[in-house]
Amino acid sequence: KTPLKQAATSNSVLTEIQPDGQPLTTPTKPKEGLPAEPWTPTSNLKMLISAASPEIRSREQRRELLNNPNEVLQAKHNLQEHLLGEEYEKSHPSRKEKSLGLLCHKFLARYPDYPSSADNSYISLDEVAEELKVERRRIYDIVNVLESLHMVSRLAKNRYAWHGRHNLPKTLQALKKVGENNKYMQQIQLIKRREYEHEFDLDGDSKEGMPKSIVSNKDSEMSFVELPGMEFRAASVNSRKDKSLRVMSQKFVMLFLVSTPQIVSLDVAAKILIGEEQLEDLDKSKFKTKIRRLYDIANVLSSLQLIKKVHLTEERGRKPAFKWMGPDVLPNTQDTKLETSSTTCSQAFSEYISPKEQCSKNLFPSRGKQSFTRHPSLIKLVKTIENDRRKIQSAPTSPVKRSASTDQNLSAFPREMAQVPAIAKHQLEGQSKKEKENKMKLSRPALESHLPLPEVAPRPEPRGSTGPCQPAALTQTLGVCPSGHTSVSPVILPHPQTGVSYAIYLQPSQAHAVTTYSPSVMLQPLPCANITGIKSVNSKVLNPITTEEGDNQIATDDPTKSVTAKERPPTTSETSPQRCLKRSQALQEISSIKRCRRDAESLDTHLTFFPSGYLIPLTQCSHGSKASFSDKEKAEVCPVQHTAYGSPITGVIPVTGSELKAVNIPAFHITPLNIMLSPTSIAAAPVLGNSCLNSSNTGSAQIPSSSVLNFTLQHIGLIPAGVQVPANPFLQHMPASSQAENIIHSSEKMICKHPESRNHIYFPPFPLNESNFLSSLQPPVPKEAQEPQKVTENFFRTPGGPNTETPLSAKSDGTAGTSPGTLYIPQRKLEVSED
DNA sequence: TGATCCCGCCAACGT
DNA sequence: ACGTTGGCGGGATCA
Repeated sequence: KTPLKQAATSNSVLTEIQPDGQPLTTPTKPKEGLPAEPWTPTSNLKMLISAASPEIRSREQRRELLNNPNEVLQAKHNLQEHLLGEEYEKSHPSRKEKSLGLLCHKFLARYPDYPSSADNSYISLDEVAEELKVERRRIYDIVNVLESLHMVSRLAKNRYAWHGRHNLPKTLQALKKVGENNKYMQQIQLIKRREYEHEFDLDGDSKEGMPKSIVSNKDSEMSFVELPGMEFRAASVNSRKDKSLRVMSQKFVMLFLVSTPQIVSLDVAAKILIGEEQLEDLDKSKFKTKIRRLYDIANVLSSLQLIKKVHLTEERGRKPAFKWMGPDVLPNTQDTKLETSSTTCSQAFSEYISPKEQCSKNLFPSRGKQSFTRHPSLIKLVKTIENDRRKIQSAPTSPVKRSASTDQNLSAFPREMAQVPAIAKHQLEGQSKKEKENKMKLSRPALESHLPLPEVAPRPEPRGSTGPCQPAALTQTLGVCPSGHTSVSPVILPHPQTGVSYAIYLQPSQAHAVTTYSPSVMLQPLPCANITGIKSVNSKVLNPITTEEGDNQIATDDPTKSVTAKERPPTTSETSPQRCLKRSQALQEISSIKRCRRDAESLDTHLTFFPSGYLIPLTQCSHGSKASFSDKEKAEVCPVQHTAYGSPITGVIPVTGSELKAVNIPAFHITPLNIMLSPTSIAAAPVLGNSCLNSSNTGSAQIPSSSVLNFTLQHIGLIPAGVQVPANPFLQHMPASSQAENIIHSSEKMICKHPESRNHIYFPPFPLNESNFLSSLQPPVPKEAQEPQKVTENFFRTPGGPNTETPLSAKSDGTAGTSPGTLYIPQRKLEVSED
């Protein structure tokens, strides 16, 4: 079969049954000579050029291109070069040229990342397929995952609306929440553990019953999780829900957002997605298929620069995996720095799905996991509504297609890129320009000087650079005590190393609650990221010395890092010290803790952590009322909409919010998605936004005040009125996001990108004052630059111990002295390497 | 080899 | 009945 294809590609007429007998490159319906296809100049050229060593050449070219941060102009410039390179490449229609990834790039290039509400970009599958010269089928693959991210939405048959990345933040937030609710983190852990066990003891996992129970729970949840909330919409579109690429895509993304080192290996993802990887009844073929799908998804996500391929090197060998490169998903805003445009767009977006969304939400209590999920009739109803809307919307716009394409020319970069011949993906990846471009649009004054670096935008960078800082993963620490998971009252655990203590809330009813979804929700309310981030901050603050050491060590440990740092803009160096929580430090203090934490996590999924000083008894949470929640909701939305004015607490709220939701209103109809996209909230946003703005501005010019915090908390019902919560690093930081627009935007971005805290929020040094606050905003080293090419993460390393030290390793005795009931993760060396 | 993943058959849908 | 979507997995490529 394939051979035939190739023949076709090679332009030979032998091709299959091409009715038309057209000398097409693709069996599809393309026609050559299409003016729109500069990058596929091709078949002819290919033919002409036989080929020497096209591949090599092309690659080299690619490299070059990659290296230099291509600018729009450059891209254009390159175009020509490419044509040549193209020719070469064409000679050998490498499979890569047809890769989904490349295709996706082309696809994305046609639309602006952040389309203004003005340009109504519509996507016509036919059109696109034709222009890109691919079968429609392929387009579906792309569109499907884009849909999962709400970057596009289906308007009607053959017709999609392009939303760009405007919704990304919200979507990601939603996904993260769902992911948390699904306890993906634990699941991942569990799977890993199992794999590990397998590695060593052939007899398999029967060891302790411990895992079993957890497993079962998870599984049960898993099976229902398929439609966390967002899927709803998608699912309704076509009932092939379950296995839908869309759903898979979302889940996949969730895994990243939830997992601590934001790295997910394919096999783990596949297992989780399959749901029941319970007994090793891993259907080989099923698994395989899943993996295949994941590749498809991964390709698209990679094109979106949300993830990037890496390899995990374990004892077992290399495992394909992907690392999250997208924006860190904070409970609140972030990334959506496009105030106005974003707002408008999001509104449009909400307009588009919200009705249905909301409707469905109301009809089906978000979680709807069990039984009733969505009754057909209801779905119908919802659908109807949606359809009506569609009709209304699509009708008038339909003819616009052309305009859209035309418009493309207008819109700077992206389009241009589109013109670029099939270039190496990598090069295209440089598309971060788009991001940059956008940034530019958003007047971002203040930090401009600092921000020149595009780090803001998730983007691949100079390959060669090695990250100075440790992978976020290592930084993560958490003082947790696995013991007594059933206690009801919070336990404050002093963190020996950092001196920071944590309050752990153990939910009483946990045990049985596991099965019930609502309770589970609160189990992992706090995203690791936050926790980590907090911790890091604290440690930094409290033990500046340690930090410094860390720095030094880092420098020492990783010469490359220092080098990289130099390469980086000056600004970087300044911040580097505080910014980087060193590996060494992390390793030591963390390892043990981490291990502990893991155990705790997997063991007792009901642990909730709060930084000390910010204890929130569950009981109090429980009095959150629907009303209050809605407020909260608004609050949450606010920041998103108005990037600039997030309420300081936003960061916190979401967490608590979910808890509240979970605790008080099990069947609460507000699902994560709802929260973020619901029209109501959005509508309210503006208003709230103002208030937020006022409060933050008023409260403290630049620095968030605890009063604001308190206010919010009270408002939300987290704390009773009158009670004052002292400002603490965590909260205090959050406000940062609500700083002056520009500053904030930049800072947030930076924060998000902070290499060390990639997976967490980057908290500026504790004693926050205006001056240091600002300094803390300094742009972190470009993510890429910092990211080590090869990182060895010893997740389970014991304090100070070398990789070899394996106290907990099950290797030796299978059980590794783990007490029954304790879920342990064997130590193992993980190496993350880029491709 | 194993990792990737293109390709396109064909079923589930929509109209 | 036909066109649109999109599971699925064989088997070619790539590394």
